[in-house]
Amino acid sequence: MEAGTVLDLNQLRRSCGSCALHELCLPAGIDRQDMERLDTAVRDKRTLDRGKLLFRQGDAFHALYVVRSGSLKTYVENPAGDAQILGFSLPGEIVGVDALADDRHQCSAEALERTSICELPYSMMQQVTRDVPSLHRQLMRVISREVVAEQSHLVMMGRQQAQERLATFLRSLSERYGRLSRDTATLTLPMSRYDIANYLGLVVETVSRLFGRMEDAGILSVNRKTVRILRPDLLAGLCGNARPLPRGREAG
Amino acid sequence: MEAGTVLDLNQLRRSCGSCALHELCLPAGIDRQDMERLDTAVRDKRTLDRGKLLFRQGDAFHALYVVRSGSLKTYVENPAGDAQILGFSLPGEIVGVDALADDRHQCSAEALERTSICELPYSMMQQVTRDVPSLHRQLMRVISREVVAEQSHLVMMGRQQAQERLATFLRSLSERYGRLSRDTATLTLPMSRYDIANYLGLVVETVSRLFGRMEDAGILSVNRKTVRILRPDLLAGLCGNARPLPRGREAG
DNA sequence: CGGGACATTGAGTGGCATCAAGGCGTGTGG
DNA sequence: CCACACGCCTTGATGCCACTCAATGTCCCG
Repeated sequence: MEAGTVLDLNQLRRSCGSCALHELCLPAGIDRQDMERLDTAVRDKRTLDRGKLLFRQGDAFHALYVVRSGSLKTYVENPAGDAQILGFSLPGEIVGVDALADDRHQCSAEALERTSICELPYSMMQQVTRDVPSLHRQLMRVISREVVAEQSHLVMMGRQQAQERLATFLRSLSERYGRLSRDTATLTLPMSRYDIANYLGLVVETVSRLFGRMEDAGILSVNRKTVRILRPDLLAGLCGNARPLPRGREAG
Repeated sequence: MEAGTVLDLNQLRRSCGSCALHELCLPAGIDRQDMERLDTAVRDKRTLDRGKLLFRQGDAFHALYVVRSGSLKTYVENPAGDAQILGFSLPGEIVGVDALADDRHQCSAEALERTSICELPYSMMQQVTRDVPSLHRQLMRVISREVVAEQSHLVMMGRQQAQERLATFLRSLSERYGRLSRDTATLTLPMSRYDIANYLGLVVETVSRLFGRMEDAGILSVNRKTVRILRPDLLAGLCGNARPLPRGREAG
């Protein structure tokens, strides 16, 4: 249960060393002494209800954030008012690095469900990275990983067809679930079909149809928020330049 | 002339303090003392001929680079062999930050013309960022800017039509030319139509047709590599959700 | 002057968006 | 507990934008 997970995490001491996720957000190169100094810099965590904003595009930069439980979407809005979702953030993943460029958030971050957040205030960050060289290196690593993730998103948007995009999205999500020691075959999607479509540069009808076709092909079993990956091998095949799956039901 | 520009730069002392571009690649927060320490870390610059690679996807990370003159394209290749161009790098812009994530380049960088490069070796970088806190902050700023640039690219790929993409691309290029104190109305495109199309997630024929329509509409004058922006106001209008320009010649 | 890469132009097609209608699940109030 | 409404999702029909295929034009370089 979701509430159970949140409670467990709440019971953890408020400390990076004892955080179940510290290997995710700080994978390497931090020794015990450095860890203690980081602990003192991380502020009380916050909890956001579904739909609540962690920060808004244009806000002054105050802190970097790490998701502890739950999930976020980050998106930019253009003057005309429509949005592009840049990514979804799962536990252990960092949010807010776009604001380091000019001390102002370039995107908004919204909770997709009840979500718990770690906060590393800016002022503390400066001091910590000065005192703890290994953390500095680690932080650059994490930010660079952000760059690489966006590059993959770009490749998807630029070169892949709708079917490949959805397959790639599901595979990526499954892989990230694996890193969280969750079942990689049973995805519980915290985001709506509209969000998925937007993230993939498609419309919701297209996503819905593609789910249907993948189900007909025996690759997935789809039920609302729950997607079961029945044939990971076939799903992987759809990420390349495979032929589109047939449209009509019972056509295979 | 291009050759002249390169020669002028070659004659500069090999020092960040005297580099005409240091305000671009190191915009703020570096005092004289720090600058001198940085100087000693920046290795002799390299020169690449058109088509030569600065680094290749998968290469071990050795250094970050800044373009001094000329230009680069960065791109990723998928197993199937086709590429997605991630961006074009003009003088003063940094290249290679994607490799900080796991010490291996995630994309390739290729010279679009004869190009001169500054090199900040990895070993030096570690030492310098340790000794020079302001440079550390500055480096994070530059990397974050990379993140923001990719976000804009993503918005373009996800939500904009072909015509808006090309208009946005030309405006962005014009703005960057301005920062280099070049004429913002006369763009000399170092990249091919294929490269532009690929970057925008289109095919070359579409780009060619769009150039034609914008010329017919009196917005541009296009001659091979030379694009003159005659009506910046109308070009800006095309970046939003404007109606497509008419197809036939003499239709306005 | 000829070859080849790059660029333009035209005709036809297809994938995805758009428009429209209906199903399903959830929450709310009576 | 049920009725209702609303949001989310699915499914179908149609149209259009950009891709594909093909041919010609243009520049550059040997």
